[in-house]
Amino acid sequence: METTDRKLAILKVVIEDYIETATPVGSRTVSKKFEDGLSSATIRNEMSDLEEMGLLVQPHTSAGRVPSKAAFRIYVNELMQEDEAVSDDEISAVNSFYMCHIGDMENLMKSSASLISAMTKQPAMALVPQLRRTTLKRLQIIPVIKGAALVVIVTSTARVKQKVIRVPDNVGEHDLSAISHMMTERFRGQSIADIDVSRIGTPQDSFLMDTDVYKAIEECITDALLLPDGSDVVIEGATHAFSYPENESIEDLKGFWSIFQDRVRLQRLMTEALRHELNVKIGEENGEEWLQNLSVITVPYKVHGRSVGSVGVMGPVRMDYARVISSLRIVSQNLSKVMSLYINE
Amino acid sequence: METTDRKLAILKVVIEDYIETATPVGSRTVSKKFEDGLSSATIRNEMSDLEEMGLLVQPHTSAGRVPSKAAFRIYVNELMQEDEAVSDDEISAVNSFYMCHIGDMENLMKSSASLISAMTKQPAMALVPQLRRTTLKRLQIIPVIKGAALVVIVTSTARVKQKVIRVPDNVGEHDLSAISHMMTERFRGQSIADIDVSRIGTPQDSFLMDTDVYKAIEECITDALLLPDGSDVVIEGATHAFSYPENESIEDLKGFWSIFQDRVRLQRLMTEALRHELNVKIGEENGEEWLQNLSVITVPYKVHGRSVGSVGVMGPVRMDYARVISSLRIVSQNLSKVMSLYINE
DNA sequence: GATTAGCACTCGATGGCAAGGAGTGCTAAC
DNA sequence: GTTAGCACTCCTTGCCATCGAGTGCTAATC
Repeated sequence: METTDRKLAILKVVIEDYIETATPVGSRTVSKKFEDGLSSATIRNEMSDLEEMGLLVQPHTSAGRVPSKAAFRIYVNELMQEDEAVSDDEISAVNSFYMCHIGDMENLMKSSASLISAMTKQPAMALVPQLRRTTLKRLQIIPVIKGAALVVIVTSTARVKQKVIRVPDNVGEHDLSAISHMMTERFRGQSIADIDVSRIGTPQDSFLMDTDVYKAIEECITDALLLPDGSDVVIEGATHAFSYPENESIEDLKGFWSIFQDRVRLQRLMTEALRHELNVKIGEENGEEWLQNLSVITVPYKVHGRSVGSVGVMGPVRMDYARVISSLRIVSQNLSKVMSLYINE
Repeated sequence: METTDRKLAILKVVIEDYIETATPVGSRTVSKKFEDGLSSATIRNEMSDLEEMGLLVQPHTSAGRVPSKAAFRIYVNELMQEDEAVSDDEISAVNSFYMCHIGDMENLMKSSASLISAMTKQPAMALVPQLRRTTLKRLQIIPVIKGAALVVIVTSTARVKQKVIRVPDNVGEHDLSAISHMMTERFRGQSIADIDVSRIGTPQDSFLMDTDVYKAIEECITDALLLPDGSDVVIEGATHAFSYPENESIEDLKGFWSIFQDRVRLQRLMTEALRHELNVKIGEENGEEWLQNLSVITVPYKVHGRSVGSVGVMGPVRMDYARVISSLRIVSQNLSKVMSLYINE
């Protein structure tokens, strides 16, 4: 059976009503919303066809119809209108936010996720820039208490990472300051992946020989910047999950929650998003059974033309795709602009 | 009516069964659990008396009985046995954790809250030390990108706070380093509350005159260390709230969640806890209507004999008080010990 | 006099059943 | 091709009977 224009128009109305109400849509409802004066009976016939084509599903005989995942796919590809999904006021509000933003990378990502979450009323995620050539900009070791010091690392991508390390008691503040200086001088501009703390020149003072301190610093660098430990993904607005009408039981909610806490998985998901301009994965399309009933939408942001990170939204299959995609695009554009100032790769 | 020993013994059984099952307890259940061979009829008479005394409540005529909040009060004061609520294995596991712990203050608090949460299966909180004489130990300004720098503050209490500030473009890395040095020298050992950045001596170079930078640094210090913004309280294990059988509807859960997200209130709550060795607030005793149906238990930890911070648990009135209190005590003891090494006030 | 067996009673939970209604599919007329 | 009309489906709601856990009371027992 072919998909006539009218069928698609009806499908669009059904989907949009369903997005709004989260309940099965009946033929009379569609008939009323339909611009051309078509009777409910006609709509019924068409809807029956659409069901045969696998685009609509009836929960039971006498209920209305619900769009299938395939229908959402068509909606996203062909039917939805992105323009005007987000008002001009909102757009300029977002733009001006980024105009006056100041902060480090983590902060910027957090704000971006917050913005998206507020715009879409969904939990939002953001992936910190994944740069092949992240270089060390500065390394500073600050004494905290006797026996422990804080290593603060600033990268060329404006990320700040910190970690507490153990230092021998005989290493004083001055020594740490000297080490900081030396290391910064020695490794500044080098790719993080290439830094090999043990390859530093022969140290003069005995404390510089202390392999424990070196090991700790090296581990710190690795830990902080290389391992995909989920710390590269930022999540905001997870509480929106409480408001989904489709989350009827506490079990559902718990399930969603546990998925949403698995940062390593989310990070992987967000990293895959770098390949395309727009990724809309509806239900099974995610390929993983833990995402069967969820949709994930991600949009990368770019620095000097290359996708380095992404922003995204995760939620029920029934979501306002037009609005979500528009919101992500707007934030991504702003992020790309701001980021290009931060990073020169 | 007087509370005979037998009445109290029965009350204890009822409460402990209710803590375990979260369902009303019937006379037969008590009769079976009761060491002396008392028939259910006798228990019934006694339970009827206990109800008259306001210690038991019947949800409806033909249900069992549920302990009132007053009953939990008596249970906590007189009936419960703290010893053996936590096994020796667990205790030594906690002890050894603290033995090999390394990290800054925030980290230590987080771990402590995590531990408590794991032991009690409840959401747990920890209050970072509130010291009257928190002094500055070190202030370091690290350039992040052009126009922005990171202020890292280390206090005498081993807390690390950071904030990004805007700096004029003409201020370079070397300048920031100089400012850091100067400020650290000038303010080291001073109480945070007393630091007045504007009172610094006449600076030689023009950039040091830049009031914007000064203002930003001052604001940073204030923000980071003085405002009770809720950042002094650490929360872990909030997801345990999903498992409460008393949270039947999503609304309940949402309510609990929103309370638990209000860090400022929690911080206030945890600060009040410093006054007593053990605080058990059951329902209305909290004084605030938002905590009507919740219990909050807090135990302070001490440094050199003075209570400086606290750890606590928030949950439904029906909770295993003996276990929770024991767990808090154990963590508090360890925390006091470790903390005394960190802080010399 | 305290304890207990026995029994009637209460009341929520459960399940079946009928009424109501939203929505459909089909047919016949336009 | 469209639509009015109508029978049909099946979920929802409310009602009622049944069941059972648990109680309170009374009378018998220790």
